[in-house]
Amino acid sequence: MTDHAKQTEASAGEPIVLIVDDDPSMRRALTNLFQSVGLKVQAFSSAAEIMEAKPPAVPSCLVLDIRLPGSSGLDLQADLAKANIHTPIIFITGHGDIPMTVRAMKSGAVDFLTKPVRDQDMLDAVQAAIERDRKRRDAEKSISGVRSRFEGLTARERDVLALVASGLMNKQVAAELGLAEITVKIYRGQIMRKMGAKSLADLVRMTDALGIPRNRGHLQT
Amino acid sequence: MTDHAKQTEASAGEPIVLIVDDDPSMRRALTNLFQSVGLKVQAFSSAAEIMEAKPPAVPSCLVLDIRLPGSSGLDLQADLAKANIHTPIIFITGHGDIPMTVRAMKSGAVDFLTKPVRDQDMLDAVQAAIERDRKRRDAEKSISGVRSRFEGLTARERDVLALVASGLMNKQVAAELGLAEITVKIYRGQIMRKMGAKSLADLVRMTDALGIPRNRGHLQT
DNA sequence: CTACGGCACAAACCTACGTATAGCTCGCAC
DNA sequence: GTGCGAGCTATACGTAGGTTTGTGCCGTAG
Repeated sequence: MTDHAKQTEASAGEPIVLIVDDDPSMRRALTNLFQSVGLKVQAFSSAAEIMEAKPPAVPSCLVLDIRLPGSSGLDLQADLAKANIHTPIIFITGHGDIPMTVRAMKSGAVDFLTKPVRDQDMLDAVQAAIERDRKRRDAEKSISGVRSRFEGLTARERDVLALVASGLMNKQVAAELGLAEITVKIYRGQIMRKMGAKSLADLVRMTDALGIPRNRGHLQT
Repeated sequence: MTDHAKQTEASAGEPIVLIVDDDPSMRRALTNLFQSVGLKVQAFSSAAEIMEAKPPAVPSCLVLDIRLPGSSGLDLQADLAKANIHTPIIFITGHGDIPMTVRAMKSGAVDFLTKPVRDQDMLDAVQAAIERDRKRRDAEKSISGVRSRFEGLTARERDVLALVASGLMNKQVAAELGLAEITVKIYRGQIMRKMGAKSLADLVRMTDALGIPRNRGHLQT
């Protein structure tokens, strides 16, 4: 098996590190550091610049100076969150303070390093961040297929799905929706086919992954 | 309905704030602050002292000076984690640094406040921490019943449960375990009774909550 | 020894599930 | 209008799920 095959089967190859720093010498130093361990790098000099770029399609992380021209690193973090971009962020700072650190960590930063940054610390942080992003992407991918199949269901099929996944019997679903039992059975079969579920257990897990509310069926104490 | 009834129905009443600080005046000030908003308080002067006390049975949080006699606050945090005590921790510090902050937050601290601490900041942090603990306790409680019922299953019943929850048909389970189909059916019925599951959907969710590995049945892309 | 619980199976029986075939109405697009 | 898909139902048939009753083996606790 080739390296390429191994990568696509996991979660798309060639991780990339995105750097945002207004100091050219810092950008160069970081770029060299990451390239020395075989990581791809893309460097930006401002928050605005990276917001215009399209989000990467491979596992990646952001290395971000907290003090940036214009908006601060924390603002960029908030903007990315609002844009639904969840690339893990590693902050570096020359003279940050504790409240700033707390805010960044609470907002999901993976690390917060102080200058001068030890090379090994940075590489460890990037390693962890990319691994986290890879996991997030894998999870995202595994439900995106389910979600798109769910979109392909008709309104009635979704009604039936919700009740069936709640653990109701066909006849109960029928009563709930004012249908004949046979109708429910037929929809149920269509649902299984459209969703690609090979068993009821599959279907239940899909609905849970999609966050579909349950009408009945609880885990009681 | 009485207040008491309302509390027990949610997740046990009267939250409590645990304070660990070697400075008596600080303990007094924090105690007064929390009591002024109607919170129960218990104060300790050292890490060793609180480790001997039994963990509280109500939603609670820890307010912890990072510099303590003997072990540091971070050590106490690690010890509590090792002892499987997940009470949320709020650190306060007079002269902490950023690496210390990062380490504490990475280990799950909910906040990290610098002296002098603004009363409102402290109250907000405690409020959030207690809310988090309440949620954790609710989640814990909801699976503890399931877990104890699972303990009551025989070895064979657990084998069958794992395969049934994977979505296998009775005959497939039987083949997998080298049993007759009728035997699987009987175990299956016993499992449903013992686990208190009213439907297969229930059972699937219970096994997922318990983290029981699946032999077959995946959400494919 | 005896009692008990876990494990395993069988016959009989009933209910629930699932599909195929066929037919109906309604609304919408061409 | 004609065709199409969604929605709904019916008859019929086969398979899967589930319980009851009864049998037997084994190991262990009393």
